[in-house]
Amino acid sequence: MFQVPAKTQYAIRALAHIARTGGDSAARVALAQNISIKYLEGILNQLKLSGIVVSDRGRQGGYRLSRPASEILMIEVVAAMEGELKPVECVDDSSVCSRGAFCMPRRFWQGLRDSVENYLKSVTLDDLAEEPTVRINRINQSVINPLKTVRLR
Amino acid sequence: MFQVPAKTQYAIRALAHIARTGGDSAARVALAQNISIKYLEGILNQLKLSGIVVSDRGRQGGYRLSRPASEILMIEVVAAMEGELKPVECVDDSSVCSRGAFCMPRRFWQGLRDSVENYLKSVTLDDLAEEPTVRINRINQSVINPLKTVRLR
DNA sequence: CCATATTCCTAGTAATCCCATAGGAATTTA
DNA sequence: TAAATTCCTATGGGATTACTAGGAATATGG
Ligand code: FES
Ligand code: FES
Repeated sequence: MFQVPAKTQYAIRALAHIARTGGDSAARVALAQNISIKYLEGILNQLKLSGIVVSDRGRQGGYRLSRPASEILMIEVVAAMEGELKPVECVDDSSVCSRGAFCMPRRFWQGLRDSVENYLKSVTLDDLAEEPTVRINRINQSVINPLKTVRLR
Repeated sequence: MFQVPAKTQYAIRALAHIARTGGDSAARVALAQNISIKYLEGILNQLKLSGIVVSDRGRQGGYRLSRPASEILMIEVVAAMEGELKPVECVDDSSVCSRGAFCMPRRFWQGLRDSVENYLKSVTLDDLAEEPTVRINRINQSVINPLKTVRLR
């Protein structure tokens, strides 16, 4: 379960690169991140349609973030690539199952979805674009967001 | 992301049924849960090889839980069907990426895996086999386990 | 104005995975 | 001994995934 599609991994790596560099062309992102150029073009276009990046065509063109990286939640990125988080078909539709609204398996899946959703809402692109840090979690956020760390200096 | 395979859903529904009935044949589980009989046979066999259920062959045979439902964690069930939780290949192997041990995307995936893992460790088969309840989460467990509820009477 | 760099659009494709189906051998019990 | 059951292996169709290919549209530097 939870084998994340290459497409989504590429999207995230590409965005982290764009956030770090402040904007780049598909070709250069692909080269730096070791991703197929043509495939990545489609991915970046999808991210653009979802309003996560903006693009400039022609010479000197490329992709930039539409907003500060700290305002882009990872759940938006995932949603842009794969749509809503829906582990099972019935998760928001009690009419599917004979056990109806009180079906326990359905609650189980809802809980799983909520876990994932909360995590993805707790991380921003900014977190991913950071330079390497030593991993010392702040106490209050260690459970919800394991990426909050203390910078080395 | 996180589209859970039908196989895993079937396994969980089947186990919930077996837990409630105290044991049943593949054919009867399949009928009750609206699952293809032959397909379910293979699934139950897999659960047996993982030590989650035990089986009796021949007439009056069928499948029973190997332990009390309260001791069977949902993560065991998922692992039995799909193996280890590994959202991306590099999640436990820092040699993959050029950024090495400090790769931020990798930390991101580790955090995701931990979220899912903690959730799946917090729910037992017993929770799923319960009769329908009104959903009033206990304060202390509401985040980690949304399935803990107060029974109606 | 034109060569070049870029995004954007559409189509195809090989490989893989998923969900099931089929047939029957082995085993147990009424 | 017949029926009910698990257990084993093989196969296939459909969907999805991860690319590949070709080129049209657009912008810019020289
Ligand atoms: S509503 Fe999905 S299993 Fe009951
Ligand atoms: S280790 Fe997987 S993206 Fe860096």
